[in-house]
Amino acid sequence: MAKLQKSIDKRNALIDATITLVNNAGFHATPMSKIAKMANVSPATIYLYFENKQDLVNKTYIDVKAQYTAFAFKDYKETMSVEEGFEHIWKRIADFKLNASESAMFLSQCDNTPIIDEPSLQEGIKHLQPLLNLWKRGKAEGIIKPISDYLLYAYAINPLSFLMTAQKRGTFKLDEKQIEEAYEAAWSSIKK
Amino acid sequence: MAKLQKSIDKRNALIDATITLVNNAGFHATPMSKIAKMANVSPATIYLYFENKQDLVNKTYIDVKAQYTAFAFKDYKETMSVEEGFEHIWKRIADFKLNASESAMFLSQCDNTPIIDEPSLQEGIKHLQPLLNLWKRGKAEGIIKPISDYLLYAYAINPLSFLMTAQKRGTFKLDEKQIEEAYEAAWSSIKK
DNA sequence: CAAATAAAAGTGAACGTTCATTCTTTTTTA
DNA sequence: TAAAAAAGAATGAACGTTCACTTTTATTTG
Repeated sequence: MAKLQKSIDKRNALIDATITLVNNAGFHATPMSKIAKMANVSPATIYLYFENKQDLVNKTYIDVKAQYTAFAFKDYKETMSVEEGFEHIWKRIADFKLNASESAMFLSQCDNTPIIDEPSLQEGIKHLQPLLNLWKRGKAEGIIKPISDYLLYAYAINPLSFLMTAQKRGTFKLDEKQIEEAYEAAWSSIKK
Repeated sequence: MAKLQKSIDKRNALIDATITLVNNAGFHATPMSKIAKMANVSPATIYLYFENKQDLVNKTYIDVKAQYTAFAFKDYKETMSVEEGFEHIWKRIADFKLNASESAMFLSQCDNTPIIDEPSLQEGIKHLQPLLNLWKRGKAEGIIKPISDYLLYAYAINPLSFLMTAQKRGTFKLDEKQIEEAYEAAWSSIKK
């Protein structure tokens, strides 16, 4: 009785193709046949790895989101001070959004459209916990404004998505100095 | 004579239906037949008002964007002080995003996906000029940080889109007090 | 250890459906 | 009553998915 030995490479190729093509044309304008072609695979093969098109995009979303948060919290230690921890996480997120921009664009598209189903969106949110914990500590220490986590996220983190999109469109380029300015703006909007 | 015989009501009904259905399912998952049905019109009639599906969504985008900026700058006067003018515009935008949320969600979807073609996106940007002028004045007077307009927009305005999306998803509700907190965060991120 | 066999993975073509758009006919308007 | 507007049915292309089959990989047997 042979153990399932489907190649992880093929799955990854399918996920990568999905990200690229969905970024360029949107989910519903991306046919399975094109995804298959870009991944060097037969259309039928996709159905060995995923239930259907919706499942493919859900799984892609969850995969990318996990990569994103793993990157964001790498080397972060709960022993860091609030300010130090925030700067660390913020700069990792900035790095991800501005350099892994294919992934970041895909997430942005998913978060602003109805292509991902609700359970998968929920699944993707879980991973942000360390940041919420940091903010809780910051509020307790009187360093961070005692306001809703949604507000903190909207001002401290979300602007990076906008900047990433603008940069991706080619309308402007974020340099080192501007990243510092952005960090400064982020911190001053949430610090007490 | 001939041109203006077509009813503006029907055009509006089509645009409204497009907004609602695209919000719920995304552009490519919204058939013309459904748009027609919701607007109480035959599918063929759509083609009397718009060239094709792409044209319909482009025109809808431009229409909604114009409504949005008209709302945002209503009662704003260039004679207002920088701080007063900013607060006025910011609160009008907040009002629009949180109350005309069908329109705002539609814009957010368009700004984060490839459904609108580039010329129509450019067309939509034009209308923001009064805000850029205000910021220019603010920088000259040393009241606003001397940073790129993209950064100012990212921190002062864009967070409202995130909050609108979260509210629309039903995960939380922005009340009066939180709007004040949000304004406070917006202003402190851009003031010098 | 081969040869034989079984199971899994992979494929290309085909199916049924859906959709944007057009064509033909009817209704409205001036 | 003629021209414009609207309708509904028709059309052809495209798509997601499945099916019947082949190739590859693993397991058993002599």
